[in-house]
Amino acid sequence: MYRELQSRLTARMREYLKQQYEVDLPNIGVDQPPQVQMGEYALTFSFELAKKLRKAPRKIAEEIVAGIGPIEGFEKLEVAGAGYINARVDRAVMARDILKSGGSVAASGEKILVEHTSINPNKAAHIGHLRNAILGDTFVRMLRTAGCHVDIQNYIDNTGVQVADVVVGFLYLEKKSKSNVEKLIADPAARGNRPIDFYCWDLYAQVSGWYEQSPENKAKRLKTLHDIEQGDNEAAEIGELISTAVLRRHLETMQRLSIYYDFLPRESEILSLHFWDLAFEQLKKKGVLYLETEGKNKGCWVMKRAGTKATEVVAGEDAGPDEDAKVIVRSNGTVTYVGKDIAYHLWKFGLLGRDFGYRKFFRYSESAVFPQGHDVWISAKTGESEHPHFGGVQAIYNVIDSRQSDPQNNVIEALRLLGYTKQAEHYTHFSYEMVALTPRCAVELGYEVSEEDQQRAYIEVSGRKGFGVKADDLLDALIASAQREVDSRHPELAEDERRGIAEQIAIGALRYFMLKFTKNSVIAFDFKEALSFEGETGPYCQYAVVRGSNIFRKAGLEPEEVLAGDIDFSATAQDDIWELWLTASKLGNTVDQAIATTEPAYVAKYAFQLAQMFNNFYHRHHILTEQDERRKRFLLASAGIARRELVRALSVMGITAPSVM
RNA sequence: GGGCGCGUAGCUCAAUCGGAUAGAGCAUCAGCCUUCUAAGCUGAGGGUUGCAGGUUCGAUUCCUGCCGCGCCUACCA
Repeated sequence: MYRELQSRLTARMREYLKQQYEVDLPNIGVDQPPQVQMGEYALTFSFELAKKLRKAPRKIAEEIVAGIGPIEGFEKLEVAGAGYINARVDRAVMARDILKSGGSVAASGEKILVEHTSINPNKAAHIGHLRNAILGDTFVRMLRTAGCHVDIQNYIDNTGVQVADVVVGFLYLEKKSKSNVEKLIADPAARGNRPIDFYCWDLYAQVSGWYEQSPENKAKRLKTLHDIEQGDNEAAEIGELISTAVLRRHLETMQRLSIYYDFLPRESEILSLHFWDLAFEQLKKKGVLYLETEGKNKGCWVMKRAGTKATEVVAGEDAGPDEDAKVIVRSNGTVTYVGKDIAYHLWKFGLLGRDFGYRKFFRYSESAVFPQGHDVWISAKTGESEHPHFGGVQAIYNVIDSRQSDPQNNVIEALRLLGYTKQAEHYTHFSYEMVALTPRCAVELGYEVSEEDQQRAYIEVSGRKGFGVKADDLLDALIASAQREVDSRHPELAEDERRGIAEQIAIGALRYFMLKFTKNSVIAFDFKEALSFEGETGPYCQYAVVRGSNIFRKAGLEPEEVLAGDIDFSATAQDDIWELWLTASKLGNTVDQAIATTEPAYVAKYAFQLAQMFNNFYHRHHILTEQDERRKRFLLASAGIARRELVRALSVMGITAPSVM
C-alpha cells in the first residue's frame, strides 16, 4: 500500500516539474520524515534543483507546495527545514486501503532458478551451511511472495575430493568393504547410534590427520578420487552409498527448518552425460578458450579472466602468455571445476542442448505446505519417463559464500564471451559472508585453540578438521532450551503440544538469527547470542503475534471479522497508532527492496520493527477494557492489521508463530 | 603483488538513491506484574562513524591516500 501512494506522489511531482520548470527528474528520491507527525513521505529534490533553477531550495519547495494543487490520497504538502517537502496522506483513506490489501506485493510471473544449500555429501551440515540454506530458502519465499515461479535446486558434488576423503577413511582407516558400509548405513547399532552424517564427520576429520602421516597415505586420495570419477569399482560404489545416505540426512535436517527442494542435480551425471563435451565444443567454436603454448599453463585450455585486458596488446607482439588466465582444461586433458560449472550453467539457461535424466528421490509428506505432498527429483543417467522439467530458466540466483566469487565470476564471464550477454546479466551470485566461531565458543566446544587464534575476532569453521557446530546439534540445543521455558510456562498442555511449540520457537530463533545480519557481515557465532529468546530475536516477533492472537481469543472474535467490519478511522489522527498502521503497510515495499538488493535482512529488520511497535501499542492501549465501543473496534482493527502483516513477514522468513508461548 | 569485503556505543549489529537529532539488541543502572501473558514495557548513562584530505546545500554513505583485519588469488576439487 505504501508503495502505491509513493509512486502516485512521485509521478505527479515529476509531471509538475516538467510542466512548470522544464526539468525531468526520472528518479525522485523519497524518504520518510523523522517523525510521523511531519508526514508520511519526504521529498528532497528541491536541494538538487537549487543550482539549476538559481533559487533557494526552500523557495522552490514553497512554490511547488503552493502551485501543485491536490493529489489524490494526500491531505496536504508542507515545506520543512531548509527545503524538504513533506507529504501527508489522508490517513482514513489509506487505512481503509491497508485493511483491504495490506502489504500485498505485485505479481511478476518470471521463471527463476535459485540454487542453495549445495553441501558436499560427505559429512553433517554445520552452521555455515545453515546460513546458506536459510538465506536461500528465505529468498525463494521472497520471490514467490512477489509472484515469481521459482525452482529450487540443491547441487550435489558427489564425485569430488571431499567424498573421496571419506571413502579413503572407510577403505583404509577402517578397512571396510562395500557390504560393511551398507550395513553401517542400514543398521544404527553398527555406528553406535550416531547418524551416518555424524559418523562421517568424525571419520573425515581423522582422514585429514592420516594424510599428514605419510605420502603413501596421501597418494590414496588421488587414486580414490580417480576411481570414483571412473566408476564401476568398490571405491565408487562406497562413494555412491555414502553420498546418497548423507544427502538424505541433509534433506532431513533442512526439513526440520521447513527448507525444501525441487531438484538435486549431481556432478556424477554432469560427468556421465558428458555435459562438458558439449560445453567444450561451444567454448572452442566461439574462441572463448584457447590452447596455451607457453609459460606455466603450457598445454592447457585457458580462458581470460573477467576484468583483465587481454586485447591490451595490439602492437607489442612480445607480451608473452597471459599467466593470469584461468585454466579450464588441464594439460592432461581433464576438466577443472569451473569448466564443469560452465557446462552446468549452460544447462540451467537451456543453452547446452542436453538434459539430465530424472528420478524421484525423496518425498515430503502431506502437510500445510504441501497439501498433496511433494517429490524431490534427483539427476540420473537414465531417468523415469514421466518427470517435470527443470532448467531453461530466465534468471539464476546462486547462493554461495563470498569465497566463491572468483569462480562464479569466471562462469559469468564465460557466458558473456559465448555471446549469452542477457543470461550473464541475469546470473546473480547471491554472495554472503561465512559463519565463524568466536574463540570463546571454540573453547566451550572443547577444541584446542592456539595463542594466535585466541586473539582473533573469529575462527573459520573447517569441516576438514571437524571444527564447527553441527546444524542438528544446534537445533537440538535450541529446542531443549525452548522446551524448558514452555514446560514451566504451560504445564497444563500435553507433552507433544509443548514439544511442538518448543520446535516452532527454536526454528524461529535460528532462522531469525541467520537473517538478522546483513549478508556481507561475518557472523562470529556464539551460543549465548544464538540461544537468546529475548530482544531482537525470532521469539520476540512470535511473541508479539501470540499476544495479538490472545486479544482476539479473549474477545471471542476472529481477526478477519473485525477487519471486515465497520471501523471508525478518526483515531488514526493519533500519531503512535497511525505509525503502527503505516509500518504495517510497508511489507510489500520491504520485500521488493529485499529482492532488488538480494538482502533478506531487510525483511528481518522490518518484522522486528513491526513487532516492537506492536508491543509498544499493546502496553499503551488496553483494548479489552476500553469503554468506548467505537474506539475498541478501532484498536482491535489496529491489533489485527499489525498481527496480520507480522504473520506475513514471518512467513516470508519461514517462521510461524505458535498458538501460545 | 592483484581482486573482493570489512572497520559505527563496553560487546554484537542497523542506518533505503548521499538527507532532518547516527538507531536497535545485549550488558550496566533505576523503575513497571490484581490488567489482553514480564520471551514484555518505560527511563538513564554510553559515539571525534579507523585516520587524513576531497566532492556537495548536506557524507557513516561517494572519491583519493594511509592504518588495521578477513577472504580469494593453485593444472586440488
